[in-house]
Amino acid sequence: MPKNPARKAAQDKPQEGKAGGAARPLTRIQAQKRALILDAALEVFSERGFRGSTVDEIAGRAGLSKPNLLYYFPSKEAIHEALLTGLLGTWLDPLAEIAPEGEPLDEILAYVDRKLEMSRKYPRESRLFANEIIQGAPRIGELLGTELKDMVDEKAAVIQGWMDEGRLAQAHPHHLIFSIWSLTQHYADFDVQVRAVLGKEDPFDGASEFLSGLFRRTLTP
Amino acid sequence: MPKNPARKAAQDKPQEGKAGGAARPLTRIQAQKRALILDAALEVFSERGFRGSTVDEIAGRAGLSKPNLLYYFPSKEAIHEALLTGLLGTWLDPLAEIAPEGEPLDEILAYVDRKLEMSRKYPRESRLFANEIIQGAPRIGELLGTELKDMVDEKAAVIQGWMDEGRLAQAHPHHLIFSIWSLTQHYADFDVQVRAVLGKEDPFDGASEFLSGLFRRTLTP
DNA sequence: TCATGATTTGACCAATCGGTCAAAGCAACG
DNA sequence: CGTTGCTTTGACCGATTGGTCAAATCATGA
Repeated sequence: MPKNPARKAAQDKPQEGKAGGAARPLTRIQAQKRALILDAALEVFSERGFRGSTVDEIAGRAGLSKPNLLYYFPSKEAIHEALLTGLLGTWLDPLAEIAPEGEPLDEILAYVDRKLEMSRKYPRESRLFANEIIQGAPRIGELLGTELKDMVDEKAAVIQGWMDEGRLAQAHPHHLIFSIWSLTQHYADFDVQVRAVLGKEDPFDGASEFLSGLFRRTLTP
Repeated sequence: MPKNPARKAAQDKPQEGKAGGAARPLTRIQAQKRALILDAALEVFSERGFRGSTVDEIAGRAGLSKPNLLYYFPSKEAIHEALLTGLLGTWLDPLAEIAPEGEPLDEILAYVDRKLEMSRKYPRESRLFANEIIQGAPRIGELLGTELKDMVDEKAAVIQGWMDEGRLAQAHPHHLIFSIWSLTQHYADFDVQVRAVLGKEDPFDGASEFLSGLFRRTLTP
């Protein structure tokens, strides 16, 4: 006799999923809490991976109860997805800033700087991304072959142009971009290893100088 | 009435944990099965992370039942530990091979080659290691400050010596070693990303040429 | 053939996890 | 001050997971 089938239209979650038109503008509290949750989730996901993280821990670190967290996001999966999709853009922005009309070497070195700075300031984001990619990119795999590839191809063409004009030394442009990613993100992703080896020395001090030297030598015609 | 407290000395697992003297030499079947399990576990751990992997899946991929797997290893944790500790040595071997009496540039370039070859041939091992480090090295953290740091410091001193003699261009030796790790392992750890961007082109073909060019330019005095 | 020890397994358990639900709290506005 | 809709929570559920156990199976040598 219990289990009233009538739903009374109550218990709606804020911001429904897909269709439904005009999704209400999201109150200040909702925006605040969602941001709070995303920050806590970034913390947890980046240091435990998706499957290693629990909703309880994310909720705890955000100062919320589990059901309360699930009032703002429909599932653990949804939080993860929100983080990742928001991230790819941020991740590509520094690359997009490379200006075809700039001085080639300066443009590249500035890009290296921006990426290194992101590793310093946003290591959690870097590790979240690394976790996803290492495990085969099950959730953003498609974007890699489209959004990411398009942007990389575009900038690789610019770089190739510079090389053809003799303004940069010849090198495989795609691998050059990989090398920038790899060298800069290494300081965020492998932070513990780097610090264990360096001891007290701050990794980023040496890194900045080392990387500009490396790329200057590699790319000066 | 059930629950016989007498253990009858049966149900012993092969190869007890710590003390106990003379741990029997491990039959051929045991060695075989343990190797089989470790291979399956490497497969699973490297693509799912520790907490994302299940004993059932490892057992399944090894063609065993779960209890049977747990007959050969006392726990999921133990399998993971066996893999990781066995790995650190393998990982450092190519670095140890750098010969102080060799020709500096050749020695470095050969090291880069060996590391790149390891990324090509043992991507699972690379990813297992990357997963552990990214998540803060909770299980091999101590080794990083001792075994790893010692070996790196030793080789960094050799490299610094070469630079002081003018046989290599000046560069921070520790960061140089990091750069080799980062650039080579990138092709294993971020394989999906690299392939998504490159399309059909084989990553390792271009990588080998690119990296030797990069380090030659960086290190030629 | 039989005994002995190594190997394998189905059934099971306790803990954890993602997610649900009804009811309770709370703020804002008329 | 009361109503309305947003927010929060304790209790709970089903599924999964790591691990155990007693019994069954298998291999081997005397």
